[in-house]
Amino acid sequence: MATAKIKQKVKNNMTFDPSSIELKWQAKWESEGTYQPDLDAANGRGNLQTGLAKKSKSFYNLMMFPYPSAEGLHVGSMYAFGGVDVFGRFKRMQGHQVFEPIGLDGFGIHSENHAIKTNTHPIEHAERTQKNFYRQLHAIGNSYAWENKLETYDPEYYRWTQWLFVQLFKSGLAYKKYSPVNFCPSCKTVLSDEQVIDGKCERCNSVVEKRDLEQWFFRIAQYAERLLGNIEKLDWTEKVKLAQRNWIGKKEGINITYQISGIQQTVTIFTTRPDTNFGATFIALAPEHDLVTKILDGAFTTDPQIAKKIQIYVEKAKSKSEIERQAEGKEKTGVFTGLYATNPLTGYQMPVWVSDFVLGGFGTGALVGVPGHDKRDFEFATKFGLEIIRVVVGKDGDESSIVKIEQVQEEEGTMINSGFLNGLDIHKAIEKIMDYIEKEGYGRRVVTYHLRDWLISRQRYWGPPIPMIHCDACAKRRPKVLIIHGIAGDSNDNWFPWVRPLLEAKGYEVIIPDLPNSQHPTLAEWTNALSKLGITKQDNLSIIGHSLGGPTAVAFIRKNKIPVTKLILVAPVGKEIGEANWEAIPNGGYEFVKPILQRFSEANGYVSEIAEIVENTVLYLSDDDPYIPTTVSKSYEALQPKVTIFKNHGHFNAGAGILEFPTILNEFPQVEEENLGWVPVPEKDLPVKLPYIENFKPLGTGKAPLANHPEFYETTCPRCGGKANRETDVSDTFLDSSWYFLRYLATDLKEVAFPMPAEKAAKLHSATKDEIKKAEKRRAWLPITSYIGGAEHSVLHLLYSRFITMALKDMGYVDFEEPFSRFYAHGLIIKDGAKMSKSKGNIINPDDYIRKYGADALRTYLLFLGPFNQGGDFRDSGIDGMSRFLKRVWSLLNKWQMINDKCQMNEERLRFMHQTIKGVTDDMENLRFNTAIAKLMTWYNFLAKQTLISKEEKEVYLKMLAPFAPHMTEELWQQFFRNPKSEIRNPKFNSIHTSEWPTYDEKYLQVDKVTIAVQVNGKLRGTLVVSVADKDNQKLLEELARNDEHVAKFLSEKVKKVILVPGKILNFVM
RNA sequence: GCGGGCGUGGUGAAAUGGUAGACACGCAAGGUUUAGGACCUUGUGGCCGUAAGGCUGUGGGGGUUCAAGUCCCUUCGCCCGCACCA
Repeated sequence: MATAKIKQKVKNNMTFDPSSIELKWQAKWESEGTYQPDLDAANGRGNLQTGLAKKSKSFYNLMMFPYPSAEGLHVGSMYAFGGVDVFGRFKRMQGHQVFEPIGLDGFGIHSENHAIKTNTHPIEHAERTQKNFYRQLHAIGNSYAWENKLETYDPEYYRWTQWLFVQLFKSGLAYKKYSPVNFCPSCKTVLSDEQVIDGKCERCNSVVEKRDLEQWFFRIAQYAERLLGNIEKLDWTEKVKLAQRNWIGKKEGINITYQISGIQQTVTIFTTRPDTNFGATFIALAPEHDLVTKILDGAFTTDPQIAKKIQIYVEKAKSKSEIERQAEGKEKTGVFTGLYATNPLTGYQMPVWVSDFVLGGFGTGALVGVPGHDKRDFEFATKFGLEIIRVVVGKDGDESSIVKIEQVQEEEGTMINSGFLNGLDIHKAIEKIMDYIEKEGYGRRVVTYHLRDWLISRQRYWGPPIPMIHCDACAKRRPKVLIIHGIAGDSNDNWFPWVRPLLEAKGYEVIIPDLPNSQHPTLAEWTNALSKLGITKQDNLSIIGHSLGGPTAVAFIRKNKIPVTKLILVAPVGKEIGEANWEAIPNGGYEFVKPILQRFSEANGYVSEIAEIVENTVLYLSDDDPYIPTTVSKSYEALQPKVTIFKNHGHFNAGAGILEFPTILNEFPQVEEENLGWVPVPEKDLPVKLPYIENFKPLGTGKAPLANHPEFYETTCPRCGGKANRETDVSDTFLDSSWYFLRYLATDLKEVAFPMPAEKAAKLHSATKDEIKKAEKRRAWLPITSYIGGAEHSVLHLLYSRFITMALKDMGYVDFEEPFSRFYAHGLIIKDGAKMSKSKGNIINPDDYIRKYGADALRTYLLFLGPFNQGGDFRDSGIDGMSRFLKRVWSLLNKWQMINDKCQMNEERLRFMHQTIKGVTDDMENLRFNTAIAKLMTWYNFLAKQTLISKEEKEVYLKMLAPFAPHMTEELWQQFFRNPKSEIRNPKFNSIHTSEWPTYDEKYLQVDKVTIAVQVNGKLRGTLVVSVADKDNQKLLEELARNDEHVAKFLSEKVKKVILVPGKILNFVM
């Protein structure tokens, strides 16, 4: 009896009980800051290739942050996060400084819909889910830098989301415009093109409608070419790169303009196949096409019967949703307009039709029909009895006229019936006809993209209010550009006459005064003259000051206290003038200029006074300016200017041959008519807080819930102080997540958005010196070293993030174009062969499994399922097995009596260990977690057979298992490899997770015997075990093989040849 | 329709062109235990055979090669992305 009790006691002691140790270590790691890197001590940029050679490199290990749903953390997220964490832990043990942050993407329609469904207010919903998510995220034992967590709905976060919006607006990348947009009748909001899947809402699956609404857009389409070009350079999952390429959808073709017969009107179409133009027999217009509108407006006389028909058709088409238009599928419909267009190549009179199979949003919204070589055109032509002409002969050699759809020839081929193109293959024909069309002036080569501008506004409640204010009074004023000339100058000098019409074309009002007494001016005289121009504080003013116009601008701004959006100083006079080359000055030189400069030098003292009201300063200098040295930038330091030094631009004047100055135009974005009157909320007033309102539910009227709250939207214009209204739409969730990876690095910096150059941070409203310093230092963590997430974000999140980063690069906030050097798409966890969903009732709650098996078993099990990019099917029996494995490891390494310093490892054991180190390290590096675990299991099976286990084996084993099972290995590590006394000497906690990853030694990998497979005609007939020295000895091996009975049986006299693969195969060929 | 990926035991899966099925799950037999979602041993692709061993085998067909799960062609099936994109 007594023995049984003792046995029981020993057993209990040895049983692995996860729940008792997991919380303990999680708390310890957090209190010790085990996973909290010193962000200000970044040590060079991380790189996946550095490995062990370069230690302590900062490694930004990013995973896609989750949106917190009511159901709690999905086991699929746990899988993804677990894999990323294992990689991060591995990198940390390899000596990297790993930064692994986490947060919640809790703003947006998805979270709001959850709240509506559960009948809770989104704010309460967020509070509840946040608590639950953070609890779960702790429970899985990932090595998060908890101090840097963030939530997108936190005002401290969305303050900067709004700031980002304002920056885009100021750079001309945001505009508000009426256009046909996707509207989800169930979510009661607009959606971006990317959020419409098969004509249905990505979130709720409702059929999406088209509505004409005024919406905010970001000019992502302007970045199409760069977004496309950079894809080449990215170390990303190929699949995702392809999805992005397809989404950007670059197409090279030609716009051809056709004359409409009998009236003064043309129609332009886009085509990628101009080679088939000799076979063009009709034109089809989208119902939205301008020409159709003109017909309906009665712009030219048409048969009233026809006009009526068109009207009915167009109205019907517009009322159809995208999906209905597609559902009607192949059955083409259309109405003839009564008009004909002339094909300039053939003189053919092509009837002009209206049809809804033509997409308004693609190309020019019109197409030229070539029914012989496009199936859709063929269907249309046969339905309405239009002529079909063959112009290409394909591989099949069929030259007959095309009467069946199977004959429609869309592929490679040779031209016929096409005049000067006859006999050419289609590619050569395309080039030739394009050259011809351009030469004759019928058209021009163009590039089109599928990518549309990013629709950013949402008529919902749960998002960051768009930080814009609309002022009716300001809407009546155009932004002004005041150009101030220099000494002896006037409004017709230099490049001023050149730039005036160009700026006007961009929508600016340009003022170039002729200043008095320009040969011998005084500062006061000029400042007074400018003050009489009637420019007020309400004007959205930019100033270009050339030469002496520079200090004049400063004095003018100071005197009138007029806020300036952009101050562009071109070779401005400053204090540093003494270093100039005075010999070069004509008309008496220095003696003439000196008194004038003295009179203007007063303005030098004003520079710092105007810094507050000048938003942006740009300084253009030239390396060969005879009067203004490049050191003049010191005079304007207080304005934190962006300095550009040109080559050979002299004094930027006519004398230096500068009569045109294109660079300066880049400083002035096109003024959107719709944007007039929109004033961004000043930085100091951010965030525009989302107020708590009772009725937060979407209205469905095309307006957001905040539009019912005058106490929110009624405000004053920041520019003119008059009555104005706030924008009541909120921004798209994807804006929140398009920059979160930047914010993680600055969650403790209240007044700085993210790491950025010191001069940029200094421009922020009230950043402290310390924050500016940190912002500058932390840039070393960027761009992200490794990003791992779901492939479902291939086009949405990843494309938007790339765009935002590119825009920030152009604004000078970051110094890289691509945020994610490497992106890896993990697989999905399914259950019983199907995606987990609430409706199927097959949702796995990680909590249950952590409670039952522990986080270690769940983590390891999920990663053992299969390759990390493939995901897997979750099965209870599988996790059972993993739990048993960990328990076996636990009891093996927990047996005190087996751990022995004196245990001598023989060659075999050393080889096994070093081989495992090699294999596991390699697998980890390539995210092959399943095979890494398998190798650890194999080694366990080997160790379990030994009577004693060496300390080294245990240490190495625990270390390699540590990324997978962090709690259990920490417990064993602390038990065995930590002298209890050492705690007194060294109070520092030495976690296994900051210990060094084991390395292997080649010398232990050497084997003395190899097994060689003996084949006869490629079939295995036996094996030979020989010493390594003999692995190349074909003669010996052949002899040994022939002496093997089994092998000999299969060998005849006529062996043709024998192939030896040293160390592997000996193959007899007969 | 276009583009991409994948098809290997009862299951999840391994395999730089070189001994297919490592490692697990499951199952079977045996042992151990008061009991066990525990532990240990052995076996486990299929067919034939008591066994030794043989034949066969990576969706189907063909090819390249001394040698193919792996490379090429073709075909079938499944999954994902895009889609009346001119």
